[in-house]
Amino acid sequence: MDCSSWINTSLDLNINSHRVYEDVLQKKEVENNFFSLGLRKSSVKEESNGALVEELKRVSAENKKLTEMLTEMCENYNTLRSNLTEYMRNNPDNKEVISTSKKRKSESSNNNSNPLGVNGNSESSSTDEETCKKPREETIKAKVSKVYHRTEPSDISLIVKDGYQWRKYGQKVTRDNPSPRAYFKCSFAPTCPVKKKVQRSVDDPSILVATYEGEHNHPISSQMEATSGSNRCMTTVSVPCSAPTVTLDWTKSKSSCKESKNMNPKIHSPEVPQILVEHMASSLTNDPNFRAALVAAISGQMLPKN
DNA sequence: CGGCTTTGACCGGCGC
DNA sequence: GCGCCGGTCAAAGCCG
Repeated sequence: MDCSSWINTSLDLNINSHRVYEDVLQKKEVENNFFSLGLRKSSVKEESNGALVEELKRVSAENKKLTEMLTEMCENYNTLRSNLTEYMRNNPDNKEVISTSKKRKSESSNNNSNPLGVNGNSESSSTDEETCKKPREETIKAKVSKVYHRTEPSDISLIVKDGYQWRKYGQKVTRDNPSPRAYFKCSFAPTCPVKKKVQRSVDDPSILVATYEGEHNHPISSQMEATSGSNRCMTTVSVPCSAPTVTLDWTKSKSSCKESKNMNPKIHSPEVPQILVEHMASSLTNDPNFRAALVAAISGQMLPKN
């Protein structure tokens, strides 16, 4: 995975595009010169050329903005990555398998040390201390992942649409969070072992934190439902059991690049496994659709609209 | 009537 | 051993 590769590609694209338009501009200038030398240009042609030049200037400015955006994105990525690297250096042994039975202990200790407690991080993040103390490999091998749903503040339901069919089997108010936690089992397939816990974030009640345990042994029941939540923005961070939980608040990502420095990715847990970020970046980098969309977006900004 | 939700009871792990 | 706590069970109620 190499962020710079696609960034470079994009930049190359920009540069090339610049060149294309500069070529066009030069041709026009040559053409103008030719006309000015030999023939009298018509005023109509002058106007259209002037308009083209203006358009070129505008497009160049937009292109410059896009370039800056890309640069800033890359900078943000590098910052995140350096933080990760630093974290990984400080916490080299962070591959421990968590145990649900140790959760409580972890939570109570985390509540003291990390009053933020957003999204119940304490559930999936284990302190270095405890991971060193009590490794229990045989406990939960099931994949644990978290999904963050941004909901309307008025939406008090604990329903997270993820495309699967769930049956609620319990609800509990936990100690560290005044909002109740709902327990779901996958009811699409009787043999599906997946469980889900849904609870509102302590810090931001508009965010639903869904914790998935296990993996579905059946196809998604409704792919459409997964993306149909109009008022919800879902971010999935698939965490291999013990990895610290990350919240990437993409709901703000559509904002301008100026905001992107303030915009998160909101990392509720200060530590993010590098491999996770790399995986995410790799997914984007290798996704031809993403590239195509990026190229389309850039070229759509640059090409003159008819 | 079947499936789902609600909710109090129960169970087991953990700390003291 | 006891109390606390999270997780689960299961009866009752609701709804289409």
